[in-house]
Amino acid sequence: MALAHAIMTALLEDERSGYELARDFETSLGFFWQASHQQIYQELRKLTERGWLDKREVRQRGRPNKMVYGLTAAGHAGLAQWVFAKTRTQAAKDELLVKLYNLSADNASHLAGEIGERRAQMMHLLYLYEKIRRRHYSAPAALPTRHKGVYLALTLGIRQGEQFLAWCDEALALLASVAAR
Amino acid sequence: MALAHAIMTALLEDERSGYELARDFETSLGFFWQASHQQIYQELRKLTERGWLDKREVRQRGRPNKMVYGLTAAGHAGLAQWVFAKTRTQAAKDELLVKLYNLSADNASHLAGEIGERRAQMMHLLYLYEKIRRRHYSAPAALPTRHKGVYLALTLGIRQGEQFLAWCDEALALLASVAAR
DNA sequence: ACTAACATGTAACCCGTTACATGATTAT
DNA sequence: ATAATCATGTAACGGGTTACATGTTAGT
Repeated sequence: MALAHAIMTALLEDERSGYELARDFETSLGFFWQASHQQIYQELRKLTERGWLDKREVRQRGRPNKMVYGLTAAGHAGLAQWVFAKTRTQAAKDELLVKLYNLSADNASHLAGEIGERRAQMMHLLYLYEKIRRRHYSAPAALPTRHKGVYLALTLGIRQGEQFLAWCDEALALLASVAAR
Repeated sequence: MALAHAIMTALLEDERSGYELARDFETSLGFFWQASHQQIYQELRKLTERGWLDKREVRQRGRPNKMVYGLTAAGHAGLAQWVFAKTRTQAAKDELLVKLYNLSADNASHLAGEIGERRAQMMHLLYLYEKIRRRHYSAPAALPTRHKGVYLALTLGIRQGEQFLAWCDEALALLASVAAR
């Protein structure tokens, strides 16, 4: 049931189309919750049927028309209530760590390659995080309450990301010493 | 396809029954990959049919007999090959962070409560990690290669966990300042 | 003509979760 | 008796992924 509420969260400030939501789920909120456009369109239909969203067509010039969705009063209420529901603890699953349990001289350089890739991806992500932090969250104490929550999420992302980079370096050093040449 | 390989990874050193595997997936390998007994029994059947595992019955006194599963040569080979396959990047999904995007004076103390719970869970997990590290990984340089991989996974778990604790404290401080009284 | 970005959907499949089910043995 | 631990399964459901599908407009 979390996808529905993630979508509504994304609609808290502006109304948006399915296409725009799909794009948002690749950044911003998407740092902490991902969804494909196939999921999103399905969920938008369900949420509209349930009366939590309403939609209207927006005519555009120079591109196809779009349907934009916004929260109804019922949607706002449902979202606010959801925050108070008990959160199921998140499962940390990572295939790469399972692979590390199979470390051998043979596969060490392959695993180092994969960790190197992850490291590069994380560098890119941290760059995006930092850009957002500098632009929108440079004075956290002055933020409106809701944005302080976003700031906290962002802070966790940055800290965990930096920690991950440091771990990658340690792992790469150890793997280099283990690899067959 | 990761569950199958996680199970085989758990069988690398000893053969085990479904029940024992289910228990293991609550600790050790289970720190990085979880599975319920329902999943495990299904997967054991499939893996046996595929010829990657074989099973034999072990008669026990004082408790029900059990079926123990072990890797076949084909299973070993399949597992070794899997390590070289490209790992799909892991999605970080956390409902609690999405909830933080909905922070308000009303829900701040509830969210603080949930973060406090997470903090306590992580403390417990770190305690388990540390116990294992002290017992089995106090001299990482002397470990056999495969265990060095396990050590790396454990190290990541510990570092991320400690980082998470620090973040919880920061978050709790901010939430306290926001909460309505 | 072709590519890229905009825009929206359906269908099949796989995997994980929840619920349901059964039965042995030991300890209280 | 009854609870706890050991031990093994089936079935239904729901959510996420992959594949399939279509159509517009702008730019090269």
